Amino acid sequence: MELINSSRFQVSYKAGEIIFKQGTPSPYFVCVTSGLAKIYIEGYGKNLILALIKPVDYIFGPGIYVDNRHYYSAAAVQDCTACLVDVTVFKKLIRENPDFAEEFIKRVSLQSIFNFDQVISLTQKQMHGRIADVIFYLSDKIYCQNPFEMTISRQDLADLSGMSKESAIRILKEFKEEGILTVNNNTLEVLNTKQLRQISETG
Amino acid sequence: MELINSSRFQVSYKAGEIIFKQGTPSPYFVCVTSGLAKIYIEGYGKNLILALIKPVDYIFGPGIYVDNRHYYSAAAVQDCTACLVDVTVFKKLIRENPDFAEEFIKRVSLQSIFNFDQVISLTQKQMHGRIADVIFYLSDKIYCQNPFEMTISRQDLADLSGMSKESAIRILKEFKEEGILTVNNNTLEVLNTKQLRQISETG
DNA sequence: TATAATGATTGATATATATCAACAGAGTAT
DNA sequence: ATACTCTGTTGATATATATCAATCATTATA
Repeated sequence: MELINSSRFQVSYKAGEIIFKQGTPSPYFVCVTSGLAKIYIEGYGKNLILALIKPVDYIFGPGIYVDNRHYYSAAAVQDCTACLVDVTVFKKLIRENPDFAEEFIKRVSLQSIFNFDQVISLTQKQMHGRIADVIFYLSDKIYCQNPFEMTISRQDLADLSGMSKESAIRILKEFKEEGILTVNNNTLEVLNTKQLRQISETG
Repeated sequence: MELINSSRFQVSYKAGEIIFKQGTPSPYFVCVTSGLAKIYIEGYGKNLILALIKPVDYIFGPGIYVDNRHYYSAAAVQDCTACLVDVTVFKKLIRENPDFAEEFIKRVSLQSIFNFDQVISLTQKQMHGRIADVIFYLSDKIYCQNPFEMTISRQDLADLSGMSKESAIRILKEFKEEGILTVNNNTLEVLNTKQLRQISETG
C-alpha cells in the first residue's frame, strides 16, 4: 500500500471531461476519489455505459494484462478528482502479494457478474424492464437513497439502458403517470418499489 | 501442474447433456478435452450463449472467487469429454504461483474483452450485423476453416445472436439469396467475406 | 435584455423484430 | 408402414422501438 501511495498522483476533472479514451494506451489505472464518473463503450453511433463509478472505486480495464490499451472510455459525469497509479506498480503488487491478487480477481469477478445481469437486461427485456433496472441501479448502487438527485443526463440514462433518449423519456413519463415514481428538477423518487420490481422481472 | 494432474478426473457428456446449471455450487472448474460445449445464461424465457468452448479450453465462472456458484450454465453441444479440477487446488496454485495467477488474469481479461464486443454487437447492431458477427465467430474462432460444418442448431445460432430462431433462419436465407454464403446439410461456406465483413461493420 | 445554445419533451411515422401458425423432412419408436 | 417427435422453414401479422421533426425550458452569452 505504501508503494501505491508513493507512486500515485492526483488529477481533477470537470463534469463532461474525458478521463481516457477507448483505444489509447493505459499506463496507469484510475481511482475515483470524489465526484462521479462513467465508463462507456463507444459503439456504432451510440455509447453503452457499462457502469457509473463513484468514490472510492477503481477503474481498471481488461487491457492491462493484454495489450495495455483501454477497451472502453471514461468520463466525468460530475466534477471529479482521481488518483492515477502506475500499472507496473500495480502488476508488481499482484505478483508479490497473493492476498492482493485474490482481492483483485474477486473484484474483476464481481464486475463480470454485474455485466452478465446487464447483458441479460439489455438483450432480453424490453424498454420498461430496462428502465426499471437502471432506476434500481441508480437508487440502490449509485446514489444509495430513495429520493435521489439524478446527476446524469437523459442521454446517459438512455446509454445505460440501451435505447434512444426519446424512448427513455417516454418510459419515465409513463411511470410518472402510473404513480410509480415522481420526477422534479431531476430529483427522482420511487413511490411504488413493488410494482417497479415487478416491471423489472416481467421484462 | 503435477498438482492439477493428480487431482483431476475425467467425465464424458453426450450431445445435449448439461454439464452444470446456473445457480448451483461450483466445487471444480472444467477443462473441455474433446467435443464442443456451450456456456449460456438462462434469462427471461430465452438463453444467451456467451461462448462455445472447444478443446482444450477451460470453463471458469466468476463465481469461484465470489460465492462459489455458477452464474451461467454449461452443456455439451457435441459429445464431450472433460476434466474436472478441484477449485481449492486451483486457488492454491493462484496463491503460490504468480505466473499462473497472471496467466489466469490474462485469460479472464481476454474473455472480458470478447464479452464487450459481444455486448456491442447484441445491443447496437441489427440482425444482419449480428448474424454476420456470429458467422465470423464460428468460422474464425470455433471451427477455424471456411467451409465448416455447423454442429450447432438453429436455436443455438439464434441464442448466440440474441434473436428468435425464425429471424436467424430468415437472415441466413437472405445471405444465401444474395450469394454471400451457401448452406448444404449444415455445411456453411462463406463466399463473399468482404461483403459479410461490411454487413458486420455497418450494423 | 436579447439571443443563442443546449437539453428535455412530445407527436407522427417508419421499420426492425417477435410472435403465431402452419407445414415439411428426418429420424425414431410403435 | 404408421404414427410421432424434433428441427428447420416459410408466411402473415402484431408490436416494440427508432427516427425525424417540432416545440419548450433553461442556461449561457453577447
